[in-house]
Amino acid sequence: MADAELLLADGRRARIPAGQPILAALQALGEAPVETAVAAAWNGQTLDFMTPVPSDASLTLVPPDSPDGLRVLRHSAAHLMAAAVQALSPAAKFAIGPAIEDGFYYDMELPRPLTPEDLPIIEAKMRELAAQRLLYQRRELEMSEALAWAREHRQDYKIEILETIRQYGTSRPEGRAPGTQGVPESRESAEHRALNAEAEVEELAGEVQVGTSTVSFYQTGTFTDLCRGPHVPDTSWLTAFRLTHIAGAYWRGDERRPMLQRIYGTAFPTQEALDRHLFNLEEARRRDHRRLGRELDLFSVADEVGGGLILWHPKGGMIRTLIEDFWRDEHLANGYDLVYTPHVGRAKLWQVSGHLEFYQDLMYPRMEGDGNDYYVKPMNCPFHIMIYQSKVRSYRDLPLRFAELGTVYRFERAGVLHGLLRVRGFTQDDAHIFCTPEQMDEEITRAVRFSLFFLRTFGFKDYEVYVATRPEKFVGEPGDWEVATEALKRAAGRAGQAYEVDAGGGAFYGPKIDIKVKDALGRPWQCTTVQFDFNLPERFGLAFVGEDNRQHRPFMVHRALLGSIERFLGVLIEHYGGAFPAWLAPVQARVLPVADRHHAYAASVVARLQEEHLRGEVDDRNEKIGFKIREAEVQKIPYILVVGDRETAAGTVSVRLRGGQDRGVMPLADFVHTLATENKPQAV
RNA sequence: GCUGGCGUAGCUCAGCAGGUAGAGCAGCUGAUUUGUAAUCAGCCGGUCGGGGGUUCGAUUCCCUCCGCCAGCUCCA
Repeated sequence: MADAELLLADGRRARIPAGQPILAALQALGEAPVETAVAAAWNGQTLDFMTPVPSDASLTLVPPDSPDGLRVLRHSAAHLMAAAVQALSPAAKFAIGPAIEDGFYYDMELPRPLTPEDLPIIEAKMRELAAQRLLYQRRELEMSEALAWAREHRQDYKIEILETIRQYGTSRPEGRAPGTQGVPESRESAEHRALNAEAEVEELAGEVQVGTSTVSFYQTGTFTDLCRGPHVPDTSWLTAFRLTHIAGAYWRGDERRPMLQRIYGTAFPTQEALDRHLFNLEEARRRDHRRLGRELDLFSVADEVGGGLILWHPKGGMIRTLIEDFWRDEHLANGYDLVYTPHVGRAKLWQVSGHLEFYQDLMYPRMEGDGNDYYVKPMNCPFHIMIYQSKVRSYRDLPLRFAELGTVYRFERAGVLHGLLRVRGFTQDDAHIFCTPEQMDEEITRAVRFSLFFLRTFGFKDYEVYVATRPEKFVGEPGDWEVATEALKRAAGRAGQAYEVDAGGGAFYGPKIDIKVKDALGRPWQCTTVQFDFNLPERFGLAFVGEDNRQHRPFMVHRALLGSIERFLGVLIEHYGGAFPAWLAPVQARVLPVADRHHAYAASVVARLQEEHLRGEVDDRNEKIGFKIREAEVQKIPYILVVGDRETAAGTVSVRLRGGQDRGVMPLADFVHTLATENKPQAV
């Protein structure tokens, strides 16, 4: 047999004989695979180390900390966990257990519900099994044998998976449901779909090749699982793992099917990497906007008011005001008209818009008065359309850009509410652009650029941009879709952004571009969405009079840049960890008098700040200076001004920055100047 | 909405075999007049999420509702 070529981790190339396991070949070369690689790659395929070296192949190594390497580790860890669960609970029925971003999970049906106390027990069993160096032994079975195995072991879910593979080849058919129009408050829906589909492909695929009917199994000790692989050679390769939490999950993500128990865990190549990850999780908890919202007295939610309905406290209200003032200024400077619309509208409006037909589940229930039915608005668009329709529009009027910080209400299911990030009442920084087909291209480009300008100003440097294209069910002309989709792609390109195409991920009424920002911890959050709408102009019969004196249908674009102000603030709180830059800090400077006799001077310092429209306050409590400093630090106030005898006498302040840096003593006027300079939005 | 977990003072929690509740922080009062991340003392504060049941007796056991949390589903 012909040799294969292997590219080693250090860049050297080696010839290895075909036929023997890849691992053996590596060991013969004196390589230490655990540290440098966990699998091999050939032709874009990841191969187990136990796979025989293919002849005439050119192999590379898959490092343990690469995306593919981590997948191998985590998928193997998922099997190890399942093996541990099976050892502890032999009646367990296993569903799927894929590697996911940051870890893995396994869904299973167990005789009794798991509790958090079970996790350390399962983890201990995993360590015990890992120490036994159990092999991950692969074998191929005919479909009929595989089914016989699954039936014999009463693995009902595996039976179903095998049946699916037999029927469809690998994955389940994937469909998208139509809905209605408007600016969504959406978050990662495409991602979830993709994740689920991917997870299932990963697990389902006993890798049925066209024209064959075998599926692969992996056996680890006494645990056998239908699985495509690849895996590490044996359990001793898994050194750093941790089970993190448990949750319910519907079988195949279908709420009509049984709820399984899901155990989440994660695995890393090294203990240090695992520790770092766990530390990051801890950091994320420290930055949780719900926690910071209470600690910094920004907002609250009250049972008496209702879930998902936010009460903004003075400090949170201050931040919000600053954001909204900035937003309004910039919109006026960028050719938008500000409009205001009501919170409720008559049923007829929502019939015409189609919301009552497609969106009613998410609307607050009907209100009745004066013989008419009214609904609280879940979207602003119908109102903006009514403004458009308040008179005859000429091509000379276009483009029209109606912008509103419009508060909408959506009756989200109770279980989805989450702090500020998923609420029932929220304020969209909404705008609707009505333009001619010729203007559309430039309008989209402007909107995308405008959005990036906002995001940068609020400190976000990294984005993910998605262009979502026409789904199977759609309204409008395919030609219009084509033109609009191209405009979106061009706009992304012109803004200097790399983007991904979410094929078929558009709304039924038009294609869209979504921008997600990445926060300080690299987590993505959907904010901006720019969507074409080929539905509402039709439903409302929108028109403008063209140069030819004939009626034409305008293009309509929905766009929200920050998304929802509530969500954006939630993201912002976590992004800054509550330590807002000076221009956004609700309190920019806290003045700390050393003793009672300095109170008058401290008050005069605050008064001076207020004259300059800067935000200061005095801590005149009867406490020692160390205590007051600690409190100001905990409140994450950017500037701490200590004033004692010396400062009072000289008209100065002793400036301490948030975090402890000492700026020394300076004349009050100098400090005012410094802070005033900083008190402006600045793009990063 | 579904599965699981959890609801004890404003916050963080203890109270782990049923005998009507404790701590720290916060708040209030007093002493102290303080120089860069917690001064000391006293006091106030809870019908133990709501309702029902078992029991001589329930924060503790059971049922039910409400809310929160982790996920799932959803998020046009």
